[in-house]
Order: sequence, then C-alpha cells, then structure tokens
Amino acid sequence: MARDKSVVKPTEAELTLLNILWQMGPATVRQIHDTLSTTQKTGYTTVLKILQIMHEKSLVIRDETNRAHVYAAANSEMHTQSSLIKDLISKAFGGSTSKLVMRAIDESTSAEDIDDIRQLLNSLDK
Amino acid sequence: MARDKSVVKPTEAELTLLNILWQMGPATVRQIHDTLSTTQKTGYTTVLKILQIMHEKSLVIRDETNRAHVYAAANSEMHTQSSLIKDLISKAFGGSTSKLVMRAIDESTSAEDIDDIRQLLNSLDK
DNA sequence: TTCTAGTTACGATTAAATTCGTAATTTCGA
DNA sequence: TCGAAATTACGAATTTAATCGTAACTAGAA
Repeated sequence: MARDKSVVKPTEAELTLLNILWQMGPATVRQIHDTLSTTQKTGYTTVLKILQIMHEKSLVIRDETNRAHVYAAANSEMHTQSSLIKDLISKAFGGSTSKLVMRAIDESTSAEDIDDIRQLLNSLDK
Repeated sequence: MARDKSVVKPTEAELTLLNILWQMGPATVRQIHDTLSTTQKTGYTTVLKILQIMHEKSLVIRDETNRAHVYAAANSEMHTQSSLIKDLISKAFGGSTSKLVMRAIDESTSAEDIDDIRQLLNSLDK
C-alpha cells in the first residue's frame, strides 16, 4: 500500500486549481483565488501554499519574472484526464477499459452523451 | 475544498481490500490478509485496523458471531464503481460523461473493448 | 525617500490515512 | 483445567493533505 512516487497524482484541492488554470490559462495567485472565491471560501494563502506545493511536485510551472508569480498547469488537461482514468481503471475496474465505459454509460441518462459516444465509435471505423 | 461526508469514498488501501472482498465474498481478516500477501507485504494488524475503520465508516459489514469476525463489502462492486466514476466525472471532466468515455476510448487500443462498447450502445437502441 | 498595499515565504495546526507493536481476550487441545 | 495459538482492541508513530496566521519583502505612490 505504498505511494507511487513516479506518477504524481493531483489531490482534490490541486485538481480544483488545475481546472481553473486550464480554463483561464496562466494566472497569478490573486486571479486564481478570485476565481475560486466565486464557488469556495478558501483563504488567499491557502491557494498560494497549494500552488507552491504543486510547483515542488512539478504539477505547475511558474514565471517569477514579476513580483506576482504567474502559474500555469505543467500538463495538459487531456494528459491529466488520461492518467486519472488509467488510475481508476486499474484500481476499481480490474484494468478493463470497457468495464469502466459500460458503467459510465449505464449512469448517463443524457441522450446527447449517447449520441456523442456513438459518433466517436463510428469515426473509429474508417 | 472540504470533504464530502455524505458519500464515503474508499481510500486507496480500502479499495484494495474491497476488491478482495468482492472477489472472495465474506472473509475473515486472516483470509483477506493471506490473499493480499500474495501481492503486497502488509502486516496482519494493518489489514485488521483498516477493516475496523471501514466498519466504522460502514464500508463493510461484519459478522461477530464467531471469534474471527467475518467481513463483507457493504456495497456492491457495481455501486462503488458508479460512485467512483461519478466522482471523477465531476472533478476532472466538467460533469460530462461523454468526455470521460471518449477519453477512455482514446486510451484503449483493444479491439475487444471497442466491440463490447458498440454492443452496449446497440442494446440501448431498442 | 518613505510609507503602504500587495505579495511571497515560513511554519504551525488540524485531520485523515497508513502502518504496526503490544496488550487483552478467547478458544481449543493436551 | 491450563496454556499456547490466534484473534481483536488499543493506541502510538509517521506521512500527507489542507488550512491559515504572521513575518518578511518589494515596488510604486506620495
């Protein structure tokens, strides 16, 4: 039950900040905190601290040129999504992608989702 | 960045034990530890302790009739998979099931997986 | 130049997760 | 009956996550 040091998996709080960075692009702590404040009541220094830790883990990069450092996600949203999915598949779905997909589809009541997925499958045919 | 108390999400170690319980069915600490030992070197009392904590959280139920308590998963594998997926979708996929599915399919190189998924979609048509 | 507002750095605190040693308890066989 | 072996209970130690207060620093305005 050891931690896998090689692949850094963002924690929940870290993922929240990454989502903001993916949406906003590079941003200062102030900007990130302002955005986060619309949905959560988290202190400014808390956000700063988490970003500093993320920097140590190389989850974000930062530009220290100006006094207010500018942070950016180190990896793309797509890359991170893939690694989170792979993690879940291996830990809760016995390594089977199709099991995860089928369970996800079972959950979805949205007709659009189903259509989107069907189109993706069709596009794989060619 | 608060914990959601209403839905108990198993930790990594807990999920490992749940996987064993789903596979074996109800089992004693000894049996669970023996199985786990084939892949991990975790102490007996560690497994016991985690099961006791899981019992407090109602992740498992236990039969205390005999001296060696018999533990069983409180929720089905399917139920837990669904809740883990929903959690991931909301935290890393902007709530979109189709985005998760598409990312998962992108990752999968297995033709069988694709076939399985296609069949599931077809079965939804009726 | 000096003050001030804004920023980063540092470290303390709390809570949860993980690990395991040791004590207490129980049961079964000699 | 009594003791050994197995089991549970208890709690300590360690690590990580998350939070934030306060100190230190910096740049621009007055």
